[in-house]
Amino acid sequence: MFSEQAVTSADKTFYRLRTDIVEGQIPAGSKLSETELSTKYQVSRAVVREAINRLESCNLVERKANIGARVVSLTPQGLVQLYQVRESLEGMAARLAAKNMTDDEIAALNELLSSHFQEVKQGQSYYQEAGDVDFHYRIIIGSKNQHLISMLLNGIYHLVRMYRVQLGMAGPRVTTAFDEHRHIVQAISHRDEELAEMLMRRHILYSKNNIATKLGAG
Amino acid sequence: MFSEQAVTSADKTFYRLRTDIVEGQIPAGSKLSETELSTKYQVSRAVVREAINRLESCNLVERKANIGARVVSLTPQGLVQLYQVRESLEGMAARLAAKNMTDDEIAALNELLSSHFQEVKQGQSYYQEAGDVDFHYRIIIGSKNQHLISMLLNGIYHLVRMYRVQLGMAGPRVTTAFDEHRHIVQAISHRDEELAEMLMRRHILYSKNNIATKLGAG
DNA sequence: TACCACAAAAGTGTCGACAATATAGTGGCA
DNA sequence: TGCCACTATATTGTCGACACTTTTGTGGTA
Repeated sequence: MFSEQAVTSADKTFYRLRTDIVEGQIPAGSKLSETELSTKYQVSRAVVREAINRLESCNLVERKANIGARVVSLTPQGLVQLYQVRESLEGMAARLAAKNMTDDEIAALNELLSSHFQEVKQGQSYYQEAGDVDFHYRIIIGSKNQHLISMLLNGIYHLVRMYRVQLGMAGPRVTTAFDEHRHIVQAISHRDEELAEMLMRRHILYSKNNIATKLGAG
Repeated sequence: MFSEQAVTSADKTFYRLRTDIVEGQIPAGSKLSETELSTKYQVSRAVVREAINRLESCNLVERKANIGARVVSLTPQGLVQLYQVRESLEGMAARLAAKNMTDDEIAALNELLSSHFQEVKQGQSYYQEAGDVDFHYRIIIGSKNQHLISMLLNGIYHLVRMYRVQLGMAGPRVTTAFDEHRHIVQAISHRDEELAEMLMRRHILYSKNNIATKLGAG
């Protein structure tokens, strides 16, 4: 889906490590030993090093010279800060999507929404996870701003997913979020950039507040 | 100023390469040969590789597997997209700065503005370059959002500087920009988050339009 | 001449070993 | 006992060599 093709050994190691970190099989805050990982994954240390460096670019690990790399630790403040960035960037993405998406792309977006509607109606929980990601994903791509796309999909989304998975946020907010999605798509369909941005920002802000209260973070 | 301390050889190579790229001594769009650079800088290829990888994280070079790395090329659309991201992120930074800066930091910001005022009054051009950067820098730091800070200072600002240097944007807009800065600081002093964000976004938008018309980009 | 196959060259990807730095552990001294 | 210096160990940083892929260049064939 994200069109990430692993051609090189470092790629594969990067993806495996990333999955293990996001899903929590390598615990948050733990140390990443190059030698250890190289034996575990059966590749040379150079490959592991490169993979870790890329993980650092994704903000999934922190590295200090001559000391080593650690998986980031998940904190309520970190989550809040992450969502502030998301609000800012995805708001802009929605604005640009309203401007730059083709009519076909918008039609497809409406279809996606309809299919989600069916699922919500039938009480399926599929929507929450993959559906939500897919919705945001399409709008981000629709912005057609390469920097924005790269920052969100390579830089932020895996960290968001890590929070979601490890703090177990599969909560409610399904139907509410669906309505919000619907309004955003409407605004995009009307090519109302201002409104699209505002609604997207609210949508993310609500979801942040929903999570923050759950975690007891300001 | 940016508290970047080069402890390792890869660090130094990274900084040297980055400077050479930003200042145009390595032309935009040109290929980066690992072997060539390793002989030029007198370090091993592994070090150059790591440096190039970090440059990729900064969006200053693009790398393809088994083919190599090229310095990004500067295009009008690229500049527009970059400024859209800046608008979004720095707008949020201003909002958060209005919320999170200490009174002391705000006082210092006002002093910075005053000293700039003296310089503008005396017709010095110092303001435009370092002064402008310093102003934005302080607000970004003042946001106290680590993701935001990292994205802007590590990820985007060097690319902005690259555009500025290589397309020669030392134009006018000095006094106008100064007024905009003044209003932003006022909003921050009043802890008006909404206004601070709006003004910062307009400030960057104006500056984008100013540049875009100069380059003949939509 | 145009096109394809194949060989040669250059470049990147990967590896294991050595050097430099940080950490842990030991012993001595006040 | 508590603290400092020193040694030993483990980990990261750097290097040169080899493996694999891409590109270049050469020759043959239609």
